[in-house]
Amino acid sequence: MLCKTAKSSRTLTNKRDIILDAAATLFLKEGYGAASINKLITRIGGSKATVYGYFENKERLFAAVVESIVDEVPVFINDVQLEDVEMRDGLIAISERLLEIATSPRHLALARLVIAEADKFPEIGRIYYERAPRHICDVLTAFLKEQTAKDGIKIIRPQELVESFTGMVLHHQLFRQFCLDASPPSTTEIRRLAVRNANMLIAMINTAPAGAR
Amino acid sequence: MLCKTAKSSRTLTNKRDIILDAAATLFLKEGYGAASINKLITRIGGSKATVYGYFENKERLFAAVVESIVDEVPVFINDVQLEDVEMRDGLIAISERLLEIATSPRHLALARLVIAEADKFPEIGRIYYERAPRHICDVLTAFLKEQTAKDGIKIIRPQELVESFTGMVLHHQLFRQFCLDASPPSTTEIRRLAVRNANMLIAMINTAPAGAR
DNA sequence: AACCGACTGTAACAGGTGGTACAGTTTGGA
DNA sequence: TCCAAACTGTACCACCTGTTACAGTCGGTT
Repeated sequence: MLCKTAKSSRTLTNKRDIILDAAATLFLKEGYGAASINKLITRIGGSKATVYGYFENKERLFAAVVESIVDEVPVFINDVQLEDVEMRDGLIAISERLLEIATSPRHLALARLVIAEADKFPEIGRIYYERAPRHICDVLTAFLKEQTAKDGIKIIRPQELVESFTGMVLHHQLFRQFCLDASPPSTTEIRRLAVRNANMLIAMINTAPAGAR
Repeated sequence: MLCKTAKSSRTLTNKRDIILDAAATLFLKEGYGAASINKLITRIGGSKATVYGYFENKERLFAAVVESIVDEVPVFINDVQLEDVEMRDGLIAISERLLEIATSPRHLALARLVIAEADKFPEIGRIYYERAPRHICDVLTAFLKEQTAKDGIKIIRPQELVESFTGMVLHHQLFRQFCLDASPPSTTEIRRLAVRNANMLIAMINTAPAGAR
């Protein structure tokens, strides 16, 4: 299950976490520029001085927020069960997870935020890239290599293949949500998309014309 | 060829166009929030009153800018030659164009801008979606239907297939540029990617397991 | 010469920004 | 009971925002 916040399951007591949590909500909703420290403290009460006691800058606070959210991704991806699993089922399972997290309002808003600000804060772009898309591709690549090795198939440029795969799973769905404020796909729709895309990838691997594997 | 601005080939004389052009540069570079009318007029000289004579709002100016840039997309896509062309060559040609425009700094910055602001200005998101990704998918779908009809192949859900295709062509490349400020691919790299992806699509169509065509 | 429309420069408006300073209050532990 | 640390409220700083108003200045057409 995807929960709204990493820590929303129990009430936050630590002041730093309260600030971080509220700042996350605010930044995700309004973007970096429009979110202000004043708005932040009117939401949680207390004073600016407290905020600046924990975070030296608006920028640092922002970085801490992004990092805390993006860290949910590897956690969520890593606990998908991949042992003693057929290739097709594994691909489906990973695709489902990928779709679920990437299309969730929270992580969609994070992507929006990172894309918008990565040119001003390169650090944030790097952290996001490595822990979200890169990490997912690495997991997929490892799984794919392991599975194809069983059958004695060797894929050329497996990493590139996997990048194409995640693109075909996510790309248009994300743009529809970004641009049209479309709803995230339902669980059954996610299932359908995952199966479809897994089938297509397998078709590509088995056919393998020039350069495809 | 991709030129930097729609009108940069000849010097702009019309004041409205000068404002629009400078505003485009400014918004693309700084984003909606950080771009200000003051910055705009210090770049082009003149006075705020002139700007507000042509555009009633910052928001309207922004919309006009986005619309003027996004309109370059269909123009650029539509003039790819698709008559008396093999399927593979057609797919390659379209993919090349798609990659060229979508990864160009100008249109990458536009995408960044639209993604960042679409939730605050839904109109802009809609216009972008229809004239860029939607239009490209429509062109591709039409071409694919026409080509497969020749061979008596019937693709199920061709639109969805095409959306997957554009995703596999673009997605990861765009995220690399968004997050890591990576350079756009070179012409030869674009060629390689286009060929590879066209081959993969054809492989998918020819294999066609459950749901793939 | 007279006129007009397009343009400019400057100033003002109310309101918001990130960030700091400081005096005062609450809290929890010894 | 005392103390220190954490927190709060308020006021302040310099600066920037979008937007309007207004008086003035050009270039070109009748």
